[in-house]
Amino acid sequence: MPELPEVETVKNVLKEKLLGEKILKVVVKYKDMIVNVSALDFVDIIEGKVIKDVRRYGKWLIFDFEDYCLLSHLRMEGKYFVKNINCEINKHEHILFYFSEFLLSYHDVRKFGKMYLIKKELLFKEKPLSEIGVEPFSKKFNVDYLKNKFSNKKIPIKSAILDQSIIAGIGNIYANEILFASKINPFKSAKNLTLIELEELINNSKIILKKAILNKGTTIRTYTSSLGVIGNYQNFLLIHGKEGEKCPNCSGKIKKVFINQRGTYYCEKCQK
DNA sequence: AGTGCGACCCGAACGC
DNA sequence: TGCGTTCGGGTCGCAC
Repeated sequence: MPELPEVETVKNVLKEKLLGEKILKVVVKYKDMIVNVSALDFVDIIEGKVIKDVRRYGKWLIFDFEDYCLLSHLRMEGKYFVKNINCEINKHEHILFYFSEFLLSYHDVRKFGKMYLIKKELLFKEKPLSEIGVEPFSKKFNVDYLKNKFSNKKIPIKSAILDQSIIAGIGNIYANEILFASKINPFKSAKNLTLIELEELINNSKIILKKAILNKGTTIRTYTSSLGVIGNYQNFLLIHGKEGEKCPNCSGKIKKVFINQRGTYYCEKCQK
């Protein structure tokens, strides 16, 4: 699922469901999913703890306990499901959290997702969150910030806005959409963007991500969505996944190329 | 220090 | 129908 709007949606539903609930039992079926502690410690630390809050930072989900934070990254296909305790578990469900009345299961076909357990006071001082840049809705996400961050970046702007250490939460779909809305060529070197272009980039990021959140994110490629929430923003995509179709702006043909092995959709005429 | 590319995984879609 | 190949909403680690 996961870029900022999809993770925000998952966070909202999880928060509603989990706030104040106690985790009675944890089962780890795929140990490599947990990065910074052993599966044994993971289970030991979490069992018996109450969920105090559920938050999002960039594409990271944060489950707050009294003393620790559980960080969860969905990567490409991670999903959460709330199920009955006696429900059958399939082979793609890798971590199970049992509550008194229900089961929260982490499902990930490609096993790309990662979890960390971090002491609360170190949340933003340790990896992974110590490496993450500003949130697009933060006041810190401004022209000066980007100008500074991009000053030594010769890489294509498409790659630069996917760099999580610069901006938190933008992924491939929204990168394509934001650059199209901003009329910026995805190949243009990040350091060469004009002030006007940086301003456009910032404004369109906020507009597009906000609208995507209102629509509960984008659901493509996968049929089952996290927690049964079907996003609707795929109906508003203007450029992503539209190779060969007409540009909604100039009616030219939409091109698909690869930049750093990621599918990149753009209109040559509108994005010079 | 910045950059590019393979690796991590798996299933669906596609091509022959 | 069957088999091999390619692709993907993400990030890390390694080599230059």
